[in-house]
Amino acid sequence: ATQSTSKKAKVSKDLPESAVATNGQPTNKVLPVNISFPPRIAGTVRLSTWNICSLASASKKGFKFYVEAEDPDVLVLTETKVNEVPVDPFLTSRFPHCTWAISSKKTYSGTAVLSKHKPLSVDTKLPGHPDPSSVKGRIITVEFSGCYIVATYVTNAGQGLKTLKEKNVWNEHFTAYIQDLDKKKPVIWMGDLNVAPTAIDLANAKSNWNKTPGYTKDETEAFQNILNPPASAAGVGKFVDVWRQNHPEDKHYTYFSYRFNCRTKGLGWRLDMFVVSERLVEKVKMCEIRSEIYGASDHVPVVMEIESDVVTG
Amino acid sequence: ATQSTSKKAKVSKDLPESAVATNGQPTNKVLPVNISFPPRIAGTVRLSTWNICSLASASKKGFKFYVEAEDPDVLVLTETKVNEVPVDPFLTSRFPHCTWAISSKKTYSGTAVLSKHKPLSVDTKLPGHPDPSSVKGRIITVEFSGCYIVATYVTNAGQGLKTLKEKNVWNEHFTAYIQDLDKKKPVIWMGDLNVAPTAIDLANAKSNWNKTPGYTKDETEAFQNILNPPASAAGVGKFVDVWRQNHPEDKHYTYFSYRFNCRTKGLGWRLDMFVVSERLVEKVKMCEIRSEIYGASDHVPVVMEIESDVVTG
DNA sequence: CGTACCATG
DNA sequence: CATGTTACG
Repeated sequence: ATQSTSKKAKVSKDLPESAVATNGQPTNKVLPVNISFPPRIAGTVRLSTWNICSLASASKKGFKFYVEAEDPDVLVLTETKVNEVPVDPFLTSRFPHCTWAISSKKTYSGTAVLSKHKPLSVDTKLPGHPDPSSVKGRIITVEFSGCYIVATYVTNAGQGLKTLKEKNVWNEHFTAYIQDLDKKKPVIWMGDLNVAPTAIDLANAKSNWNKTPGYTKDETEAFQNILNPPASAAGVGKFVDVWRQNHPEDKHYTYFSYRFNCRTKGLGWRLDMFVVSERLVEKVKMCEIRSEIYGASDHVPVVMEIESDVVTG
Repeated sequence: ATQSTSKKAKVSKDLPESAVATNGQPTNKVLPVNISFPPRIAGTVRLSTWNICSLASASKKGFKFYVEAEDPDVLVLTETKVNEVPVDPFLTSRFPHCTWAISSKKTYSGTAVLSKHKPLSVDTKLPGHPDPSSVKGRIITVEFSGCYIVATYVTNAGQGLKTLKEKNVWNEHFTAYIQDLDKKKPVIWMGDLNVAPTAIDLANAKSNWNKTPGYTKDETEAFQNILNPPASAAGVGKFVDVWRQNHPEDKHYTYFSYRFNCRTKGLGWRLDMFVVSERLVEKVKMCEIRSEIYGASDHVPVVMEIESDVVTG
């Protein structure tokens, strides 16, 4: 029986108490230390994307155990909420090539691309967007010899859809941007895309349709227009939602709201994805949702393995 | 080992876990259930004042165990932080005559007088004050046949003494007010007076002098002017700081900041007091600081017993 | 440090 | 519900 009513969680940075004390079941609050995944398929690089809902918070809840176990070649983090480039040697030694996009609002948004391989170029802007400051911290493009990786933390449409118009502006310019890149090199778009593409990508499609941010007509149509551009858009490449193509009927989600016990009830959304230029699809060897990694964040990571030459040339 | 990193303290409203589990030592976090005090002296009423630093919070940490053990006839609460009159039957059944002064700022300040005896009149204003809204929630005057009880939660002078001028305005009008009342009936001024009257009323007098709110020249002089009005103030009655008169050299405090482990280090302030019209002093039978009641708040209660007829006529 | 709030998701 | 502000003491 504790004698304290303090609100501070007493979780060690290195060894979360409940991760050590785990009985083998996921705690849903802190990641266990003993995670393991199959080794990567020969000849591939492994990419992972994870919305971590504050790096500071996730770090206290087992963030590093996932990273160690997954050991991705490229790790995209969204909603980092960092205000400056972190100096954590755990990250910098593992990923020599780090790019942190940081919002102008304090502890808000934030995207990172952490890579073992050196990119040819890095960019954190969205060309043509009328309000660059609103884009800050939401997009990073890294160029490799065989592809562009575009990492995004896409705007949330907001309570009462009050920022849906702003999101539509993002979608308009982002669509043009990714289509433009695709004309130069194949593109891997990954991150928190903040849209459930179709009814099977969220638990309560009917009740949320056109009401809840992430599943409105505007957002889903914008997404479909990237996958399958309208006939009017001549010469524009198609894209593929990799996990969905590999798992046509599965209902696995990447996000469970902390509210209403959504995780326990299975009320989730698939918002975190890999969307790749159609001509890359044949090179994808694996794509999975890491459902067991719930606890350090309200999102779980998604991982994809693709032939090495796409990244390393 | 807990599996949760939730910040919500899991303390039952009725039986705080650590209060039940106590080993006999004060927990400094939650009050034990088994508190007891000597019965009141025959022929007296018992008055208690307690800054509870949010009634909602204190209620989760054993507030009622103190009230039950002390069983005061009049209980003054300061810094209640309530936004509306509480409907708690524990309070209303014990104290049929409740007055709640509530601030205009949400969950800020707040004073209450809870009484077993019916007052002849009740007032929550400070006459003549130029900014009545800043006074809201800081003062209650209840009239009994033999006295006025004035309960106050006096303004804090603020970090960097930024609200000292405002406090001086309060002190100017409050002094005139209490002196005026004293001409009609003797006065019991009680509450969080938010001043350490002299060097022995705080742990680090030297380092705090004229820097820290509560121990500046302006505040201490204003307080002394109430105890002993200057010769120029003809016909104005004197007042007595009861606890200090009864304990001329004791260093007991009523407030220990939550910061810097002040309670453990004994770094406290005596800010909560009974100050009575000089002609009432002979009727005071007891006045004590309840040092053992640390935990539900960063202040402890102060209690005084006075001949019943002062209140009940 | 602890109790509140508000914004965001 | 959880992560961050901010104000206040």
